[in-house]
Amino acid sequence: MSTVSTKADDIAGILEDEIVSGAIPPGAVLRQETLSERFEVSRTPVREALRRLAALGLVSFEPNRGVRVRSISADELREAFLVRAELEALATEVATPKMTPDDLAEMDRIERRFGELTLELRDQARSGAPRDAALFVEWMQANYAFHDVIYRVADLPLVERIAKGARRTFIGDRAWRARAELDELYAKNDLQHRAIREAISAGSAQAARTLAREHVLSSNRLIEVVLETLGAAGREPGWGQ
Amino acid sequence: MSTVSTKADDIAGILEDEIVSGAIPPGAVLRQETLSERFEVSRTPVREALRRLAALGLVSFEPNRGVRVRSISADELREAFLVRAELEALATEVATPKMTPDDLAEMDRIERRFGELTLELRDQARSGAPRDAALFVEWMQANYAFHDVIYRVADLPLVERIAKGARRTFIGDRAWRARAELDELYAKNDLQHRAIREAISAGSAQAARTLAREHVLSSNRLIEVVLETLGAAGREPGWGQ
DNA sequence: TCGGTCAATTTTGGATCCAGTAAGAGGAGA
DNA sequence: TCTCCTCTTACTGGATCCAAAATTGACCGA
Repeated sequence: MSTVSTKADDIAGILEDEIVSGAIPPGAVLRQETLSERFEVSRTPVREALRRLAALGLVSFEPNRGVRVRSISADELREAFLVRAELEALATEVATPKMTPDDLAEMDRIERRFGELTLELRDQARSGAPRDAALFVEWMQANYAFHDVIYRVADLPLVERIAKGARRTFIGDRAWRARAELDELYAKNDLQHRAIREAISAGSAQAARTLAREHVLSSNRLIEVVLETLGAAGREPGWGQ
Repeated sequence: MSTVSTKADDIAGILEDEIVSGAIPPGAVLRQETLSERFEVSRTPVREALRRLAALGLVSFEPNRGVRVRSISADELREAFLVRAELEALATEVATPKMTPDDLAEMDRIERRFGELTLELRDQARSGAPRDAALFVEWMQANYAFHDVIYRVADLPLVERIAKGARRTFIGDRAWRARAELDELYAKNDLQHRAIREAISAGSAQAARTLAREHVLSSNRLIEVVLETLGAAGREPGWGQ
């Protein structure tokens, strides 16, 4: 397996991660020259990488002006949740009859870890301690890991790609960390995961489907919280920056 | 409204159309030099265009070897149908309460035209005459137009973009035209359109949703027919061509 | 005849160079 | 002081040039 890759691909991958994680904030202007210096390449591969990001919808091109990291509107965020809900429901339905005992065991393992992290987060929040970013990231990863098992078993690469693309519109964890009232959601998430797992275990594809859909849609309240923080921080620097 | 655009964007758009329509067949190798001669530009914008097509999943890059138009596998085609079914269902559900009398009138108009074209196609097929490509294309466009009304009213740009992306995996109309036994589907399509329209008209979002989903999924038989023809024609030229 | 090695050719990936456009600074006139 | 105009500057889009990788094909030996 040759691990050949072009610089354009490498750069696109790195920038993609940074945009998704929020390290590069929405609205930021990406200068070709700056990037080429940073990655120590010429502007050519940088531009190709930017084209890819544009096709993925992460940045927008303004001819002769530059590229800017797309900021997400309230409507887009809501829509991304809708798409994820439908596709996760589909993936869960398809995955249910294909689950092996090993898969279920893996889900249990991840769920157990997820439950622990959830408790830790709640305790922290209740004690009024400042939120631990590393802990939060770990919690988030465990959350995604749970869903990733389903995607893997469902074996629907297109669905997986689209759903994960919609996932990224969270714009990192900045918004998540912003408000204390999200804590309730931790417990809810945990309970929903268990319900999904049980439905899968029972072999009820339709129930699992419905639960998965509701699981994503129930983030409605979360969406509104996220939107508040986005609204507060959502000013865009002009082109001349 | 300045219609500024970069050559890379223009080229990407043209190539996209040609790949989607099947004018450039799956498996074809795209040479940068050839394309740059054809569009009378240097290889730079060509490469940027190819990067975009790669991000859209239309072509695949092999480092230091070139790009090739991705051919669709049986699994991918099936999956694309699944995705379309879920997202069209969602769009239909969302659109139902937003439909104005004008929108419904437009659906009726399109449906009427679609019904006429359906009859023409059936008559042609029964008379044993060779299939009329232009007529078929028109029928196809009317079919899409019906769904496009729903997308427009639903006002979910992300859903629309993804669903239309999945739509394109049909690889043009070549496969559709291949088999006479598709004729039944014409009538079925027509009936399903009417049912969806009536459910929307009655304001039953859930019924409309279910009908839209089944409408797409019922193409299952079609999928199999398409797969046969793809299987027969699905040989890939090697790199050295 | 078949398989393997090595040079020639093709083609890609990346760097550099040039032209055109947009933003911004500064000056002239009202 | 405000507005308009011009000139400068910075940056993008595209063209050309160069190096590296892959394919081709000839040559050689078994």
